Amino acid sequence: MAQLDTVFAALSDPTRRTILQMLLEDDMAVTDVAHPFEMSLAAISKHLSVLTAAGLISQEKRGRVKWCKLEPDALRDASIWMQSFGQFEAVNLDAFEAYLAREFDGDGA
Amino acid sequence: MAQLDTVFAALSDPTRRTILQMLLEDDMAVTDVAHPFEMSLAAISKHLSVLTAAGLISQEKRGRVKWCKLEPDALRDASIWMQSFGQFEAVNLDAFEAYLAREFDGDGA
DNA sequence: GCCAAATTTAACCTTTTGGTTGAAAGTTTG
DNA sequence: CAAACTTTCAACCAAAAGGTTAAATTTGGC
Repeated sequence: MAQLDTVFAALSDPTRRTILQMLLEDDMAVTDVAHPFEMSLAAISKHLSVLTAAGLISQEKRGRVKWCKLEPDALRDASIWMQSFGQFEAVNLDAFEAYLAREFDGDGA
Repeated sequence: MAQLDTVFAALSDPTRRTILQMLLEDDMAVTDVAHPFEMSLAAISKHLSVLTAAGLISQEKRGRVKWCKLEPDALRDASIWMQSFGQFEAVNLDAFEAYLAREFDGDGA
């Protein structure tokens, strides 16, 4: 499935994963998405294009501001694909929270 | 988390995903992995290196044959990361089987 | 010891990726 | 209208990805 290519490729970049996590909290304007990163606005704009092409986010222009919105549906196929290696035990919530904490520390933000 | 980079990048290539699915059935020698693909052995060898670097497979040399083995543990972190977008409903098994059928048709095999 | 088999390495090529800067385009507001 | 703001586009660059072919390496069998 071609969509898996773009979804996994989009997820392989830490900047883009961080963006997705930021959007988990709320929709954001492009400038605000860019703010925490030490990178040009144009670079962030490209990352957002990649995420949009993969279907992981959508962008809607209202006035001069383009709002970015998480579209978790695209993750479903990828998630389903992973389930085919079904020997993962159910997610341990404690481990998961510790994991998220680590992710937010170590990453691009 | 750096490991996520390599795992997702490894999964973004359809040849590598097909290889993982082949290894789901049984361990395989490099030559046998390469057989269904219209691609040089050297190219497959590189793909296997990528999968090994990502921790998705392991390779053990016995005699002159190197055996490839699925290592689903590495998928766990990626799977956990996806759970952070927890709004996925539980996997529908029928949809999943239809999905697998499509994947095996359309892909590199 | 020599030949064949299994796999990797090396050198190379083309395309993609991720970044830069600067200009352009569309929108709002003074 | 003009100036300011938000975002993208264009041109460019370096590095990485994915492939090739040919040579090298390691091992097994006669």
